[in-house]
Amino acid sequence: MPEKIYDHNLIELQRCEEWAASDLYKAEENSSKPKYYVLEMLPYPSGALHIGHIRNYSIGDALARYMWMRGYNVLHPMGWDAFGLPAENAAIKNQCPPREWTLQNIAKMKQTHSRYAFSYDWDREVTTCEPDYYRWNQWFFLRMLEQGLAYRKQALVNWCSKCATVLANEQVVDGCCWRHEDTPVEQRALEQWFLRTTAFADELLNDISQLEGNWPDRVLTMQKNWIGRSEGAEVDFEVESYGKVRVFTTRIDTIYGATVLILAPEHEIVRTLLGAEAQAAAKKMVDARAQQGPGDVEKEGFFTGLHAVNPFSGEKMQVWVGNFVLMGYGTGAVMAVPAHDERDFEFCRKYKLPIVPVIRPEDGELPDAELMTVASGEYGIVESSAQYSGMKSQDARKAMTAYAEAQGFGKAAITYRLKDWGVSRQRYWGTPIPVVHCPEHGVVGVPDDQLPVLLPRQVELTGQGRSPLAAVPEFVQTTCPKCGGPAERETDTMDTFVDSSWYFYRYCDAKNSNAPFDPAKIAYWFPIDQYIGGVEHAILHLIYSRFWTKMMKGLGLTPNDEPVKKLFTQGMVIANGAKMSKSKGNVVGADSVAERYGADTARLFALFAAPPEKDMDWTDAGVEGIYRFLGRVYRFATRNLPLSEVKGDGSTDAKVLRKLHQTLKKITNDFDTRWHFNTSIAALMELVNECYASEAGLSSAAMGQVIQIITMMLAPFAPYLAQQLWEEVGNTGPVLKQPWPAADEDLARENEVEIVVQLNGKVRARLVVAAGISSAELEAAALGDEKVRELLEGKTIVKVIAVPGKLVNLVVK
RNA sequence: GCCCGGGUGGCGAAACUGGCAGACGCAACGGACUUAAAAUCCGUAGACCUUCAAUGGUUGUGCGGGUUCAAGUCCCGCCCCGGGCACCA
Repeated sequence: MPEKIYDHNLIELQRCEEWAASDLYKAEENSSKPKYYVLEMLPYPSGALHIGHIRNYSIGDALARYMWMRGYNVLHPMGWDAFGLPAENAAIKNQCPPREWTLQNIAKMKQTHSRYAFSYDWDREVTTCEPDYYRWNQWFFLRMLEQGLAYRKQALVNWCSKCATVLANEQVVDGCCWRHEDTPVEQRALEQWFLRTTAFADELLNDISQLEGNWPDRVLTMQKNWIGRSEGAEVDFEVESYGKVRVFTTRIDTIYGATVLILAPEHEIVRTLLGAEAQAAAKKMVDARAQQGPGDVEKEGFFTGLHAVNPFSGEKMQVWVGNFVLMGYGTGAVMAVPAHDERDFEFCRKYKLPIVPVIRPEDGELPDAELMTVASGEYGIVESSAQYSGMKSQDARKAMTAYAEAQGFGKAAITYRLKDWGVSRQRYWGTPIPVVHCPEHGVVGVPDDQLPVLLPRQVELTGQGRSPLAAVPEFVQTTCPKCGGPAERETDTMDTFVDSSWYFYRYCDAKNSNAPFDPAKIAYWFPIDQYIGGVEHAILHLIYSRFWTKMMKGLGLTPNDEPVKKLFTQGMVIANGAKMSKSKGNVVGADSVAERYGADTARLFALFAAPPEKDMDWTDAGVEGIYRFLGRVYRFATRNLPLSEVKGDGSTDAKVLRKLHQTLKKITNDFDTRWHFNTSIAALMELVNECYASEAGLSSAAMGQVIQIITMMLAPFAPYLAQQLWEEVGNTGPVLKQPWPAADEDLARENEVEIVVQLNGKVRARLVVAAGISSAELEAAALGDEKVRELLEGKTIVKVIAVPGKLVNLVVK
């Protein structure tokens, strides 16, 4: 029974081919087993997997394999988020058509996937850039169009005057075009498509309660903030020679302190009522906002020359335009209450506009406008406010809102920070929006039976001009589905977040050519039991996905409110101390690691180096350590096979089996509760260390049990080695389909425990006692111990704390 | 500015419910094997002090207080690092 040297190529390469050709990982339809849907976020096919991907997939794969062994019908699919800008950019650079570039990348990455033996059911693969997928994007879009959930409106886009094209947000670098660093982007208004996410704002917010406990709190908090519901009132201010201007405020109780009406630079009044000079100034503000990144921006504004009337006080107030007033929130106009709002205060002080305090603290005086250095935003008692004076803020809010409503110049209102989802992209590599513009009938949806609207293959991509599709006459020129007359196709394509908003439904029925999926299949597989991905998708992808599910529920396609039952967000991978990035050139590729150390080592290290939710540092030395560990396991097993040749006298059986079953208990618990696989693997290492130390005394029977259970415990983490050992022992078939072993409590039980004896909290002695004795017995044992008696000489015991299994603390004087 | 995380040896980390701080791994050092090296196996190891030595002692989880028989863990006040949001009226 000579030991065998661990050679990852020998163990992995052939098996990799076998598994790729097998149907080992197929999910069953119509199974009697309980289902488990585990999902990792689908990658963008950039061309190569790196260790960040490997970490993500190793977590999901370990879980999938564990659940298989627990007897579940596991659905574990994978696909490609294949539309998007990089393909288009690559095309412009290398003259390679986006589709070709993308499919080549997918082929390469799929090969790496199979090298790593991730347990995906590739029969369900989804590639979002293929017509059999994106036609359903179009189908959904048409449903939303019918329901008024998809609509068009004017919206601003980033525009580079040199490229004469629309830029995506990620193509804007420091406020300038990514290809013309000296050319600041401008904002241009274009007619664009939107999805009415705000129609579900309340549901998206309220249903967060269904996710609590199963999604990370910080993700839920981020989503709540993103939705940003706030309650207040809308109030009309009469503006001379214009009419009513509506504002939204959460502090109607301060309205007697409103001294200025401030409009967003995009406000209608600016366009319709003001002169060229004012319009130019407003335009400058809009462009400046696009160019400035986040950070403190100096407040700017100008007087419009117009005046408004405060509907409560009847006071005349100036109307200004301010760069800090957002058109996209509320009504695009605010009543400025400088005494009680920090931003208004800053603005009014800068432009020497009046400041009128109207709220005093419950136990204080009304602040003096002359002496104020900061606004006070607190609630308090309303003063200088006619009949409302003396009321508490909260009561005044109600009373004033009611009055405004009764008088017909206002009402209670709720505003969200969440905006409708702009899905138009003036890009080529995305799903064509399936509508036609007819001179007669306006916007007409393409009939379902004409889907998909195919993305033309032959398109010249220059990065210049309007949407690339607009330059393809065969695409643009069509007929109106209603009247048959000449018409033009929409040339915008969809945001790629559309693709990823529902791809996980398609996995359940990936080949359906009559519908996006069969609702019966969804009803079986959904919700996703465990979704795993990067926290960077905490907001957009996960809100859009939730929105999509709610929209689908409205269509009767799914019974669920929420698509994802449990969410896990894993940490980033740092490579040898530095954040991995292409520009730094320190991206650790999955292929090279597999070649050098094998997939098992890479996977195990990805799980060992840190708990999965935290950032981890990938170090070459650390990987070596894992490789050594796998070698230790393999050598130990092989030199003790066949078991018939193991001649140990059994003297260490109890000790090793105790450790074995304790380890099994721990790992089972880690899977079922906290996923700290780093400690699971550390426990396996401890076990193997114990095996080495006690090897000679192990009987053949115990050895068999040890090797068998170690093999099973390794199976979710290191599938190649586990299968190899499984077969070396003499078993056949996949270890993956073996039942997960149950820990034997009797064998795991410690019969003796070491107890520390403390004097005033300091460890002074140790004693070994039988496990499970009561605290009274423990106390007696400690006081009876010779060393303890020595230590106690001349001292008085004040108090004794005895904690069974842990310690005895003697408080002495 | 606001909201989350986090700060433990030379390094990655562990300590799950307040109960022996540093499991496990990396790097380091010592030994065995070897002609030698690699590989492998065994061992040492927070810091400081004391002892020929076994050992014994002090100190130690970002800083300062507090609660407790007992604090990395709980409470109060700060400092630093990372992430998210950022004029949301």
